[in-house]
Amino acid sequence: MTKYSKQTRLLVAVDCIIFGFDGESLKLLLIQRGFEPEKNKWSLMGGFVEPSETPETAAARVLKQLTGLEHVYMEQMEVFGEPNRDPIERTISIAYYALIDIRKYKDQLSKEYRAEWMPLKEIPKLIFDHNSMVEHAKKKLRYKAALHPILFELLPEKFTIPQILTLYEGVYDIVLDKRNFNRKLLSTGLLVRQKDKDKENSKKGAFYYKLNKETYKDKISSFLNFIPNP
Amino acid sequence: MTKYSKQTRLLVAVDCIIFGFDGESLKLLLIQRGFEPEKNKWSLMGGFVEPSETPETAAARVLKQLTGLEHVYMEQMEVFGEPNRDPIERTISIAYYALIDIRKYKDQLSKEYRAEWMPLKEIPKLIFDHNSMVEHAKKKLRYKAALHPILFELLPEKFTIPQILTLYEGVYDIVLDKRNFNRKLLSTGLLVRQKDKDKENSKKGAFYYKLNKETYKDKISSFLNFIPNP
DNA sequence: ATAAAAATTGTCTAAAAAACACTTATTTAA
DNA sequence: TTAAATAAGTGTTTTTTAGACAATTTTTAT
Repeated sequence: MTKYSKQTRLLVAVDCIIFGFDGESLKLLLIQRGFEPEKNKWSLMGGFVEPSETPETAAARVLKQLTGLEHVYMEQMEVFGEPNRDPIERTISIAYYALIDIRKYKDQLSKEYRAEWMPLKEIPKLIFDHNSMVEHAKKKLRYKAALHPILFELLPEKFTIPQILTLYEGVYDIVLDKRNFNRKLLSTGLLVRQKDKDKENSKKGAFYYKLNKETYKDKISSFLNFIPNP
Repeated sequence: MTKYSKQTRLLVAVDCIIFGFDGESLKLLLIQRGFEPEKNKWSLMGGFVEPSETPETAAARVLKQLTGLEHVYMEQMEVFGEPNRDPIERTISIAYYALIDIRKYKDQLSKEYRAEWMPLKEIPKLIFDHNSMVEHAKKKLRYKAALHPILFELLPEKFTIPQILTLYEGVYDIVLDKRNFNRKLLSTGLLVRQKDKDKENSKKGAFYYKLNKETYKDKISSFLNFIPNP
């Protein structure tokens, strides 16, 4: 029956690096742990993989507990498995990153947890190897977004081109030429211009766009080269 | 002390998708299991992560047991965690892929295991979800090699340009224009022409090249676009 | 009416990719 | 020795894409 009886079983966790955008800057959703060990320390949201769950399911559950969100863009990133990464007991952690439009769920953040959006540029010291996870996630996000249109997952359903520009500039910490960016973006065929404008951020107002979901599904896995020399 | 006492521990394994090239076609290193369960079935090489090991260490150990090889190009791919993927007992598997020059190690394959190089186009039914792992690895290899010069890991120290061309054509199952490919390859500055020629494959003979290790380290993570519309 | 602020639009230049075919070196067979 | 066969090696033109660069439009506030 149990053919693997001599093997050691290990704790398996998931940790979620949750990126959010509020129209101005990129942020990470962090929690202040309300319990020992490492009480009051800042941390990524995580949890253990339960017997009936896939790691993906576990990550989705963890995300839902914290944010109330389901069906969010989430991708498996990397396994962190240093034997001593968790000082309490050896735990292998599968890291996921998620992309969220902050405004859409501002009031849904579970009050059970002390969760907070923190600017990506001001991340505090986190527990265990979580800072390293965040660095890896930033790198992976930059890599992926340079080639695939995933950053739209951070925006509301209707968005403007200046908003996307700000987002890309934030993710890569660069300044882009808006004329060239505009042309490149529209040439993908991903965007559909709406008739109304966003008048909140300028006098003239900027046209809203929506994603063309058909084209989006096709192009999510093709190479689009949004960023020069990524 | 044990703060996580209520959590379930799981078996954690590594499985290696080992790609090899012999100058003609891409192959995978598979083993025929010599023990139950699934005795005599074809399988990837795998093993359990031991208490003192990182998953990377475990994957390297497994690779060494099978091939005698160390310091091989190996990359973490993806976690496979379906609760029922292993019918004996729940096991989470971290999949790695490795790239090897077949000829270099032809005679080193451990006789302890019944290992065999099988053409990538004729992979038999494998145990568990190993066929799915292979598919994911093929996809990942294609993705990565389209942008980064990793396929050199499949070639001997000295190689010819026609050999590389064959390799790329094999990986992507396409025909490339040798003039354009040649120019693109040489323009990377990755190759150093040797004075001698390989006279085995043609009358005229093809110049040997070696990797410029300095340039290689710099460019392994930059985007090179070897393949049109990958 | 005018100034201010941000959105929108277009052209020209440079670089990279793609299409395309002939020449060279060598061996082998007539 | 000469000719045929084989694969390696090399250049040019065209097309496409990326990059640099500035003026105009729309609306609100003074």
